[in-house]
Amino acid sequence: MKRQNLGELEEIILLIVASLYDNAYGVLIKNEIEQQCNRKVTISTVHNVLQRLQEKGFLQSRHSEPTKERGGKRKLLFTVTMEGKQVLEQSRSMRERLWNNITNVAFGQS
Amino acid sequence: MKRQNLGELEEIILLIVASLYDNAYGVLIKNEIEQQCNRKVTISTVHNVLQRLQEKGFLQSRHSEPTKERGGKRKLLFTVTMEGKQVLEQSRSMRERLWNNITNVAFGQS
DNA sequence: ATTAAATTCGCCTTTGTCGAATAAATGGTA
DNA sequence: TACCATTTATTCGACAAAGGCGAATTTAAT
Repeated sequence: MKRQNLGELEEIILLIVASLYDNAYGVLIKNEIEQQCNRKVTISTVHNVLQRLQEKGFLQSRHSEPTKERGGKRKLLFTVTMEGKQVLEQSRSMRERLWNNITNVAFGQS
Repeated sequence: MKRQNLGELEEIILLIVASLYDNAYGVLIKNEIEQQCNRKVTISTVHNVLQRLQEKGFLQSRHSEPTKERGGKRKLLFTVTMEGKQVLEQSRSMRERLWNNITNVAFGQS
């Protein structure tokens, strides 16, 4: 199997990177997921997905200049590519189409 | 890990079951996926996901009466449960929220 | 050298995927 | 009426991709 589908978490992270404009890096993304989606993830999970998204061509990355805070490694900053933007929009319009096919009575009980 | 998240394909199938009202069964669902989502899946993939969704409590199923067509096994008909409906709506509103955080400039090039 | 901030590594579970096997209903036929 | 071939559908077994975590590593500031 080739890497092909946009996974559930992949989509969320892609959307969050897009929303963070120029500051999308691991820790910040993790925090956003937890706040926006009410869902716990570890930092290594986030990085794992970021890397996969980059391999799929939906993200690019660059290193930041060292900040003047305490210390530590330079940040890896991510940006959504055009392909990434496209796949997000496709995914969005597909779901919209599916929702439009649903009438209220289509849900059962229990 | 417990089964908890709604996977990408799981969500699609849940939406399609909801849209098929009283006729949601394997083969029909497979056809809908291919037409609505422009995506190939085999019938066993569909059944696998249907079963998982049932284990998660998002679908219920019942057997149909034998039809008067040629022959063959009775259909397993699926319906979305209240829990299924809820998880779909949650997922939808979460994505809407994430999209609202994005401004057009948030996308890079390439 | 120590500490802080961040990313990478190795490993495991869940979700996605398929081909092949199995099951059940119908129609024909001996 | 008992069986068999055919049709329609679901189940099984195996593996790849995506989701997930804890621990190790890297790099920069003090």
